[in-house]
This record gives sequence, C-alpha cells and structure tokens, in this order.
Amino acid sequence: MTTARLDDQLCFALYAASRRLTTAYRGTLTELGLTYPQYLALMVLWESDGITVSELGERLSLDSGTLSPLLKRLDLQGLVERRASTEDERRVHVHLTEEGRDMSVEVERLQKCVADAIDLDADEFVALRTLARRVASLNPAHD
Amino acid sequence: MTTARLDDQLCFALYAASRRLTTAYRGTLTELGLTYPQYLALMVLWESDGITVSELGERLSLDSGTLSPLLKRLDLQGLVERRASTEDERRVHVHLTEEGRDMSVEVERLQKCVADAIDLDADEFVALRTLARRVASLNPAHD
DNA sequence: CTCAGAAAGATTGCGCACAACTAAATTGTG
DNA sequence: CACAATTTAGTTGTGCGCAATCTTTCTGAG
Repeated sequence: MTTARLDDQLCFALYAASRRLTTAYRGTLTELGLTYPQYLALMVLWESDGITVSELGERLSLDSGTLSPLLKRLDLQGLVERRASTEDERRVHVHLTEEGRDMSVEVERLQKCVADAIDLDADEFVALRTLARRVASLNPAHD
Repeated sequence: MTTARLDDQLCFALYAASRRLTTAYRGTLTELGLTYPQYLALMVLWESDGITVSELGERLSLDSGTLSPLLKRLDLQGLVERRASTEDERRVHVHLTEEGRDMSVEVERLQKCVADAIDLDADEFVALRTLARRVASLNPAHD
C-alpha cells in the first residue's frame, strides 16, 4: 500500500509554481498598490477596455463573488470606473481611468524583470506555458 | 506601445492550471470533508507522520499563519492530533489519527481518477511536472 | 547564572476563491 | 400581454495565503 507521494503530484507542482511566481510579482505590485489578481484584471482591461464583469470573469475564470469586491477596490483606487450598460441595465461595463491605463508602463517593466528571473530557456518557457494552458482549458465535464 | 497580453504570461497559465486542477479535486474532497490544502497537508503526513508544524510548512511552502488554523480544523475533524514536543516545548508535532491514516485509501482512488481526466500523455505529464517544479524551486533571492 | 536575542507557533487582519443566495433586469413562451 | 425562467451582479460566509505582531520557550554570550 504505497501512498502516492506529494512530489509525484502534478497538482502540487502547479500549485507551488503558481504561488512562487505570484511571490515574484508581489514586491513591486505592492509598491504599485496592487494585488496579483488586481494586476490580472488590469491586464485584461488593457487588452479590452469597457468589457462587462462577466466577460472579465470568463477571461480569468473568476465569478462575481471574487470580481465584484475586487473591482470595487480598483474603483476606490481610481484605476477603473463601473458603469451600468444603457441597453441592458443588468450589465456593468468596466472602464480604465487615465491612471489605470498609465499603470501598464510600470507593469511591463516588472514582467520583463520576472521573466529574466525565471531560470528557464525560451523553449522550456514556451513548453511550460503551452502545457499549463492545456491543463487550464480542460473540460469541466469530467469533475 | 504593445502591452504584453495576458495569454503570453506564464504566471497566468500556471495560476489558471493550478486552479483548474484544484477544481478537479474539489468535488470528491468535499464529500470527504476536506479542502485542497488540507488534503496536501495530509499527503505530507502520510509520508512523514509526527513532523512539526514548521517542517510541514517547509514542505508545502506555507507558514504558521496558514497552517495553525488549518491544523486546528483537521484536529477538530479528528484526523490529526497536535502534541507539544517534550524536548522543546515550542515545537508542535502533528500526528495522524487512525481516521486520518485511513483516508489515504479513498484519496488514492481520487488521484488516479484526476490523472486519467488530464488530457496529457505520459511524456507531457512528466515534462509539465518537471518544469513546474523548476519554477517552484526558484531562488527567492531575486524577488 | 543572567538576560538579550532567536526560534516556534498562534493570532489578527486583509484580499482573494468559491459556494450559496439575493435582487433586479431581461427573455421567451403561452 | 403576462409571467415564469434566465441572466447579471452583488452579498454573505468559509477557508486559505500572507504580512505583521505576539507569546512562549530556548540558546548563547558574558
């Protein structure tokens, strides 16, 4: 009866790697007044400003239970504004403010910095990202 | 001024993959009355019963701020017991109960089930795990 | 032996994740 | 049109992660 070891588990390797990378971002993000999930939300908005809360949630695989308070905090910081849609009052569009848009500059620097600190060559980086995306996009039907 | 896209980011791929796998475990773990981090802690204890809180923390990269309440809940569930060390009263050893030990059987089944649901062949599985471990073990000095 | 410093674990506080639920607006069907 | 079902966000509650702080215990220099 050999119990599978922790280090054999893919789930733990991914869990540990994800937390490790988040930590690499934490210092600079904290200086910018951001958390890691807030940074992810801003990244989506830099690509597609003005999307709705549920579109943002689909992009990040997060629900309104996570995003509503997160967006409220970004709003209080003056980085985004939330406006109810005129055609469908249920929907809330999230718009970047000037300040929120400007923040991409400093974050871009941080991304390069973290990428350099990761001890992977280009091929390994791409392989890891590709395989991780495969796992991330697994069909939820099998759960 | 092209801002790096979310999908180019390794950190997001790992974050999404980790959450996706955790979700794969959630259903069955919930039936067993466990959370995913509690399951990880038990895995360590199945390998090395009786270790201290800080040894457990080193293994999982978690501190007492996370582990103390987590272990208290496992204790309340009757899965572990915590006993202060006799040589050094600061240290707390965590011991599995009979019930905590028995739980490995059902969890082992779950692990096989999740491994099958992952759409990766053996080579890809090993490659992803290996690269993720590399990232997880990055030197914290560069943060 | 003494007492400053270190070490181990617990506690507090904040922000996610996620489930469960609520309120409000919209859609679709009879 | 009426109204049940659906959709969209927000709210509540629980359990992490992590920083900061505290208490207790131990260690080591003098």
